[in-house]
Amino acid sequence: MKNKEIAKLFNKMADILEFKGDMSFRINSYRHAARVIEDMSEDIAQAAAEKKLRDIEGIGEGLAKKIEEYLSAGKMTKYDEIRKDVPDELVALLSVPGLGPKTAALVHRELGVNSIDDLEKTVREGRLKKLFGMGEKKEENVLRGIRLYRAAHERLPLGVALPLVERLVTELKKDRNITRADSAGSLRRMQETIGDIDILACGDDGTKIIEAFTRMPGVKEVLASGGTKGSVIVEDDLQIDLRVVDRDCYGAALQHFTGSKEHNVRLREFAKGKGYKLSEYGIFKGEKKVGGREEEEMYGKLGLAFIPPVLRQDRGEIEAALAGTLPDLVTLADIRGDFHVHSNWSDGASSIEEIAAEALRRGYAFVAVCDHSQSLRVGRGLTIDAVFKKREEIRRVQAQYPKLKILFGTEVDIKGDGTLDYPDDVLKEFDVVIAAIHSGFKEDEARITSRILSAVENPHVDIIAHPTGRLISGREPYQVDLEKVFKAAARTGTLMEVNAYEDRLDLNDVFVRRAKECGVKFALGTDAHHAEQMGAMRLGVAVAQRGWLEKDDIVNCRPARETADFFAQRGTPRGQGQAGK
DNA sequence: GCCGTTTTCGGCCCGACTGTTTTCAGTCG
Repeated sequence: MKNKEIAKLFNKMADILEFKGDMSFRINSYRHAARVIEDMSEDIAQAAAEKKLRDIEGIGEGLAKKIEEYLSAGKMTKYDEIRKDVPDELVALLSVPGLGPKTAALVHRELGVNSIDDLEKTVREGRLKKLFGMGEKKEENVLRGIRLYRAAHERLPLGVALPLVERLVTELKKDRNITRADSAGSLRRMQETIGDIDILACGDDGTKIIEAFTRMPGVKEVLASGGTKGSVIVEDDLQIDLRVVDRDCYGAALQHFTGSKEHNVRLREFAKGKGYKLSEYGIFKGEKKVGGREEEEMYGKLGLAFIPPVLRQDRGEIEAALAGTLPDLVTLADIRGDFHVHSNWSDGASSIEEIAAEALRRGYAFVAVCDHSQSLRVGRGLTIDAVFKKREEIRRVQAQYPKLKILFGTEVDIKGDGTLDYPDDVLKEFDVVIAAIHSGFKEDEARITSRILSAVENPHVDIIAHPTGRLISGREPYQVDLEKVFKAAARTGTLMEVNAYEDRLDLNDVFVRRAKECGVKFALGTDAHHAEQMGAMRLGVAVAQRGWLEKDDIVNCRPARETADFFAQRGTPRGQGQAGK
């Protein structure tokens, strides 16, 4: 699939055009198209072959021609043309916070600055402030920008940011001056990684609230502290912004600062078409404010159903809200069990008993203990002998936990040749079989796709675990034609996993949604290697929500008995013991 | 660049902050 390549190219072209001071609307078109292309799971070459490029929102005649050229000739004339006199290092200047295209072009033109290193040297030599419109403050800003840029500014995984911010908000709410406080931004949208953290509060004395905020434990540096906005740096160079707003526009501000930016732009366009104006202060008809105290009004006054933050991604949610076809999203409370937990029989840290206790504590009706298979030495995979000893242990623990169904499972390795790591007559003994790739990540797309397809086609396999293999902290997904996998899985009834482990979140939201469109059902699993990590389920639920999933799409939401029947029908026998919820 | 019950031209979200300006451009979210 060339989607990613083309999206990257369009983004780069936008950067170059921006540097050149081209029209902002043209630049936006490139960026918008890049995002749409990256989000779509269909192969763009397929769309091109069917002459359907123009049907894609955001792609018109011009971009369609460029895409076609790239697909057939492997290059884009326009790209080659514009990049000629703008080397990559120059474009990188735009990544320095506080330095926009105008300033970047100015320093390049007037001072011959060609890279970030050049820029720093120029500022330190006092040459920047001599330019028209530049001053000492600007110097400071640029130097700070360079520092921030070099700090790599890594995004935090949701699983790390979430508890941190929850603690912070709880702490803030203890302040008697604060009447309401919520996290906003990408965290409220439960995006898989978080950049800056935005917190919104309301109360009587903004200055006091902000002062208290800047004095909170863990604050390393105070960037700003005023009457409405405070900004601090805490550990890990994480920036946290607190905004204090009036109660009367709290809803509008919450909507505004929750984003996403793309969602807000689209919503404001929609509002404008209906004669309204939206801002962080409220919703206005002419000069008259008609709402904004509660967030619901920002949608309700426009005739839209309330759009949950997780859906605010400009992926059709406004249209759905208008048509009344928003999904009735799954919630954590709907989840009755965890399909993917490792015990100390393989590479997990917790005993089966500890896992069972944790499952009960979470109010679950079932838990599947799935350990690695024999070939996976690094995961201390179980030999066939060990598999059956483990079953004895599960039976023993099951007897002590009559209210919980403990499923006897495995995460069986899909080997390099596409066969599974246990023979069928062993696989049929499990209650739940999860199949996964743990080796040969670098193989080509055809090879990996066929390995996964052969697992999908195996009647003993119930779930495909972490279908892309990506790690958020840095491992690229392996090359797999998910479209083929989804279609096969829809036909065979094989479930796709939403792996809730904080570094995986695999499938991700975009693929989840596409799989659902293909008719696939899902299983959520935390991939916990310690009983405590079963708490990651809420991350999996967030991904499911962002992928528009409802209760019926997810097997975890069925009663334990129904779940057992479901797997029994799939060629794996029902396990032992009784349970129900 | 895209797009169209405001269609083939002329729009394209909205506001705050900053620094430098003597009325506003640039940048950000």
